[in-house]
Amino acid sequence: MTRRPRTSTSGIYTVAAEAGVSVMTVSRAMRGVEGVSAKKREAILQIARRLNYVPNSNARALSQTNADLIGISLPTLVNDVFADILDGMRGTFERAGYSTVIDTTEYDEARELRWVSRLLSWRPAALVLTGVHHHPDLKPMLRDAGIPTLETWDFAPDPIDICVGVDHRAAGAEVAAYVKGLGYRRPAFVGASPGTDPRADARAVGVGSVFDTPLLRPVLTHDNPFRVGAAGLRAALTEGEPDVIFFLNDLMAFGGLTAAEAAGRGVPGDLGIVGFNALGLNTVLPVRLTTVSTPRRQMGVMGARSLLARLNGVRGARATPLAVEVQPGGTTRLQAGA
Amino acid sequence: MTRRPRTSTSGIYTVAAEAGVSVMTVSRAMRGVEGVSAKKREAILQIARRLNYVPNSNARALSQTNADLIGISLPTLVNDVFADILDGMRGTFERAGYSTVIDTTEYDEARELRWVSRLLSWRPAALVLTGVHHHPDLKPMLRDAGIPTLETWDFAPDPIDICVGVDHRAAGAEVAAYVKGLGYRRPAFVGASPGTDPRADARAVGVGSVFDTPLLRPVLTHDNPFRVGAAGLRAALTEGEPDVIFFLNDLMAFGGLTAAEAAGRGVPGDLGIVGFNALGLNTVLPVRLTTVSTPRRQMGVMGARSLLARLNGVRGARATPLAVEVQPGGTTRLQAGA
DNA sequence: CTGTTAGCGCCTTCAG
DNA sequence: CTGAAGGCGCTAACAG
Repeated sequence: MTRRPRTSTSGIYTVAAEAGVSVMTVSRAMRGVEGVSAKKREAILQIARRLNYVPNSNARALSQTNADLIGISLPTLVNDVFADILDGMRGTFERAGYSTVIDTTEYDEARELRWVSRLLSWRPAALVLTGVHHHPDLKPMLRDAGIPTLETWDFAPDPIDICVGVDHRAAGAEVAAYVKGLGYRRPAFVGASPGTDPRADARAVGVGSVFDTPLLRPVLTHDNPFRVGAAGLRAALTEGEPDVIFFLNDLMAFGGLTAAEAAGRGVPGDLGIVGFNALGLNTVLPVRLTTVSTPRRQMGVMGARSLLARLNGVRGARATPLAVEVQPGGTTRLQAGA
Repeated sequence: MTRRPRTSTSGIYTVAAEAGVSVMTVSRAMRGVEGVSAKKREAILQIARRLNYVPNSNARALSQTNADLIGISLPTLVNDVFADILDGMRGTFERAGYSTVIDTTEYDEARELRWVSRLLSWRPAALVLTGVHHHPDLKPMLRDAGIPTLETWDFAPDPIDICVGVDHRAAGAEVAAYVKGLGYRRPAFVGASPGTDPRADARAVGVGSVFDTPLLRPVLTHDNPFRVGAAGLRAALTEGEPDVIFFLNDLMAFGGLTAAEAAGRGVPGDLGIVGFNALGLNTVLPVRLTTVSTPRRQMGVMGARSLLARLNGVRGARATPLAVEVQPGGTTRLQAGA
């Protein structure tokens, strides 16, 4: 009774029959495992090709009880930062024989949780998450599943499992100190409404910690980074009297720059403008933005390597902080009072 | 003999035992399928939660002989265009109960082929490809696998299966005609070296078809779009005497614009600059780029719907062309001779 | 509404 | 170096 018996469609069995060997020999040949004579292996491979044999990864994963698969969760793809990190990561994973599956959270913890939950049903070998702030149910879920997990971009000394990232609070403080040294005194921060992006919040805290005047941080609504920057600058100038504005990234800073010029504010004299991430845009601007370069690709590669090591049972540092570098530009004064 | 017998880890069996029902009842309850009393279903769901039961999708896919999975192949993620298309698409697929898996080809046909081949081993329900130019082995492979396939972004009247996209040759001709009407006569095209991006090539052909002077098209190397634009403009001015330059997208056009200003060329008087895609950048520029808006999100949604319909056995139009719209800006003259 | 049975395609284990 | 057998976890097909 029941379903159609093992017919021609049956993958490995067809190949085995055609080659006059057992399925195991085919299995070994296909995987390139030892235990098959070179001659037989060649013959089998050729038959498989002729028959358009496509192995069934579901069956494989089922019999192995886990798949050669790594899930990667990113906040969004509309952002060069994550594309860079991803780029460094995927190559490394794939060269190690893993497939990767990507999802975006859109900065929503609940969404991330749901995705992880669904992904776990595929029995992945490991997981990569962005940031160190997650839904409270996530950690227990991962613990239970016993899956190696890498957290990137953000840094925390006590990650779920391992972590390779940048300390955004410290990075914010670092640029802020540089800018304060230039004589600026009244800071504002533009980018991502408070509470939506943990990295933005951390950086804002870092910036604020350096100045005596409280940090001005307008609430924003737009989604396009250029417009967020422009609208954010206008809002900041309306709500207060900042003499320097820190933007979440260079695209927003550029949007802010155009708005400052339109508003007749002198940059960097009246108003300093500071970006973040040292994006490609900055390389063509007639006046370079003062910004902070972040080791995104390196982060991807290092993170991937740490995770692979962990997968192979090697135990390294749990948390690796990466350094950033302030890139002075023409949108802040060259020296104090100048 | 052989492996550990069905132990506690055994998923559905544990839940069934705990609930005092058969595995089928658990299976039905978990899937929300009819045939379980509300009371039992509730009890089962609760036990499953308590036991941290995570279904095994591999087993499910194996028993169903195909997975609720749709593969999406994009050239790159470092480009808002594909992020937009993706955005429209993923939501639609997920709401229909499908998971999506993304890969990038980096404009390499062989790489796309390899990915498709690997993906097929997971027995996906459908596939989405970017463009209509693929490795010659791809079509037979898909044919053999019998998998519904959507081609997007680009348009062709005879797709592999179904197609929703923009005719880039026609789009190029459309802007070119507009610009020619403004009095420009000697065109250049900047973006993607010939032979790397089929859409770029098609658009260049479209542009060239409108003018009497042959199209100048420098070969480029940079990867950052802003720098490609700047370097491309300089190369074009070195290699010839264009009076209007069509860029592959707005980011490149902006890079070109800054280079034109640096080179002392008057825009739009001496030189017209034309972008493509109407990206967010354009909304903050003091002088808006002349560009072409493309229905990217709509394309994603429509494409996804067509594919879902096909998956449900509905047979619609095989190929759907989408219109683009020229957006006049300040980087081309307002009217002929002005 | 509920349970029994067999098999999805592959791989581990054990025997030659 | 090769083969036979059973199980990975789940669900379709059939009974009750």
